[in-house]
Amino acid sequence: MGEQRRERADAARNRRAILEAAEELLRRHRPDEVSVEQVAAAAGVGKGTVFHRFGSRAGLMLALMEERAQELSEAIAAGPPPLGPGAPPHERILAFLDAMVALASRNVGLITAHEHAVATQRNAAGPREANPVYRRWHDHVSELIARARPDLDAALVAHLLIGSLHNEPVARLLLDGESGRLAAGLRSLATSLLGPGSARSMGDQRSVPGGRS
Amino acid sequence: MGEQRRERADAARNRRAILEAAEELLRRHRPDEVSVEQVAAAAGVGKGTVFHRFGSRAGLMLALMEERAQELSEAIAAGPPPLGPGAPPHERILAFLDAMVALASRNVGLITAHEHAVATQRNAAGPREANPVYRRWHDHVSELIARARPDLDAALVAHLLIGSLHNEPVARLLLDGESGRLAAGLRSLATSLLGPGSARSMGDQRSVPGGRS
DNA sequence: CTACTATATGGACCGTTGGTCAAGTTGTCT
DNA sequence: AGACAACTTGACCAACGGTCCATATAGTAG
Repeated sequence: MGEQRRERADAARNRRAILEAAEELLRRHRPDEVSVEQVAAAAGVGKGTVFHRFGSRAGLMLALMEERAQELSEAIAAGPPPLGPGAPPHERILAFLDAMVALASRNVGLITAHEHAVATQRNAAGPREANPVYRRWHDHVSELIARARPDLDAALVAHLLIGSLHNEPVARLLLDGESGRLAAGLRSLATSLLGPGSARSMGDQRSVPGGRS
Repeated sequence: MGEQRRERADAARNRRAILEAAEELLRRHRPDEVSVEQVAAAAGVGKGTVFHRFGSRAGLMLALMEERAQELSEAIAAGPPPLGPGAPPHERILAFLDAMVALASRNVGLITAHEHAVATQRNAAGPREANPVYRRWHDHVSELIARARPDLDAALVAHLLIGSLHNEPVARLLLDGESGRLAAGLRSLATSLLGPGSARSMGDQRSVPGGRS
């Protein structure tokens, strides 16, 4: 399964232009007010091109999410502890949650927009697990939970923790720059759940790459 | 309680017809495949009437939600313990979460549809707190948490707990009849958080108006 | 440079949806 | 009955995501 036909130079250029235009618009306007046509216009291409490149509105948002999440994905897969392998599960979970919140707080609009796009899809409902980013995160947290607390329903709890980002009231918190509250709240939950072990009930969150917004 | 002749008799009749038609359609089809026009047709009224009565698609869904949630609202406000006042906070929270899950599992489509409706609104984003049902539940849980664990960010944690219903992967669980998993998961979270006190790990969810689906 | 082709492009076009409205209908009150 | 406000209705509108294909262009082989 070698590499096939490459993308033409102009195509690649347009892809970047579209991605950047979308990012920019998403930063300025409410997520559901950013139409594909607007993105196309802002990128200086035709609407058809956007669909050509990304398949659908949801596809566009997904591409954007993957781009923004790549760093974190790599960090948890093969980065230095406690985010990466090596640290005990509790610490990795806490580190991940902090990093996740930090990342999310810089991309609330994007997350919401993707949500909206998937929900609006005429097609069969796209399960959130179809989102590779979500899937990766969920697998990660799920496995860590399973190791730390085999008695819990790890998959479900992972959904509960990560799903907080898809919560409208929580999203508004992030939008208001109160990401610290969410981080702290999740930490409370996680430390409570993981039982005694690394049970600082509340407090520092140092050693997390990617600062606040 | 002599109600004013605020609403004409035929209007009231139509309101009920619309509500019932919507409920029925929502039970049969995917939430985003139920258009206002379909509801109108099924109710035997014109599309305009629906908007007259409920203002918007979101308004219709909201009305439906309030109707479905009324029993529970009353139960927590003035029903018998542990759901109603009288029991210690931990128990009331656990009871409420169970009841909430039970109710939600019978109305997944409705919740999703409302979500979708609000998201699709051309209007300014309707914050979820604009939903009286959500607001009431949140206030309830929030206050109980604050009393049981004053050190926590009660408002946030309440959002986290209740928000689980607006989680697509969780919703699918409910749809698949696995509401027990969600109930158990939430119970784990809650009992962990509330500390030692009332640690019924699993069991009955009696005293909840309206059985399972 | 030319010819050729796979790929890319753009914008008119489509179907659907939530929402509006002016004109006609009907309950209700006196 | 008469009057009036509440109600009903379906044609109509704007906007959106998505499709299509005639046209343009990058890349390449000769």
